[in-house]
Amino acid sequence: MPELPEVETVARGVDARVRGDRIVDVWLGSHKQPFKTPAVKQAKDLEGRTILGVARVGKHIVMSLGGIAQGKPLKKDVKREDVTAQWIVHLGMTGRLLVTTPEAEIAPHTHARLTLHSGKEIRFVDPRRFGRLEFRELSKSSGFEAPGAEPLRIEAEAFAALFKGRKLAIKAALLNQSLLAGVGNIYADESLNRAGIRPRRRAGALTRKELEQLRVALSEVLTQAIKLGGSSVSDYVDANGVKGFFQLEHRVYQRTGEPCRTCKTSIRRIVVAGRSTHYCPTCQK
DNA sequence: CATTTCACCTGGTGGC
DNA sequence: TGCCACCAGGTGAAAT
Repeated sequence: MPELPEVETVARGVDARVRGDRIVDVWLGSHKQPFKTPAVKQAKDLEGRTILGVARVGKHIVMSLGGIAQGKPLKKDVKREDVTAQWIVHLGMTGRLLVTTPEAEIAPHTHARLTLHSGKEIRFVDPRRFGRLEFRELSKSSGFEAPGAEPLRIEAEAFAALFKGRKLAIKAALLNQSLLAGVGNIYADESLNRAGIRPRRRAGALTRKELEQLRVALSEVLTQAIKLGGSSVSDYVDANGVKGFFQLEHRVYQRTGEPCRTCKTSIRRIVVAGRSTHYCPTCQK
């Protein structure tokens, strides 16, 4: 499901519903994947902690946790020093992070259930198990940081520098999370289309003007997608189980053979970096 | 080091 | 209906 706009939507939705609540009971499944640390240890680490906030970093959802506490859950105002641990959720291809009532039916492929003091549950569901669940104690490791730059914050010069001298296809470069954090297959294709750039162009051969068009197009398409709750291509839903609407705005992604919305040329599908890639041969040079 | 390929999983779709 | 090939929002290890 999940690229930057979808992950942002999920993180905001979870944050709105569980911030200040406390984890009182944890059930984790028995598969090796998606647990980066053994499930039994992870469950023990999570129990009793207050949820101080939930935010997106790249394609990761980072839940900030306080120390183990008894009594009433509390506080909406969080100080950085209150955060002693993090629970990091990556949704992979098919992961869902849902906030539900305890009575809600348990979906197949549910791998984690966190029962909260309020009675709500946080559930992680992931059929393909490409997702990852990781617990980090901040006394033992540093806080989670994405290796790549945030596409919505990076400025023109830094953006251009990312691609300088690179021989790989611009599409492959956009997908590289250590350059830009959060861009996936949908928004790579959509931003290249809006910037008028063919996906197979060598990243290092793009002009400064083209790179700036790309940066702006990417920023706009991500911003618009967040506003519409992300793209629901097959089964993506937000923390409340609600689909997004940005798939209605797609100009090329999964529109092979359909007419370009600008020039009517048939949208073409190729494979770049091992991924389906869609573009308009007329509008993109 | 930069780049490419492939394995990791399950489920849906469409052809025969 | 069954079987099979192919495809899917991602990534990290191994190969080149």
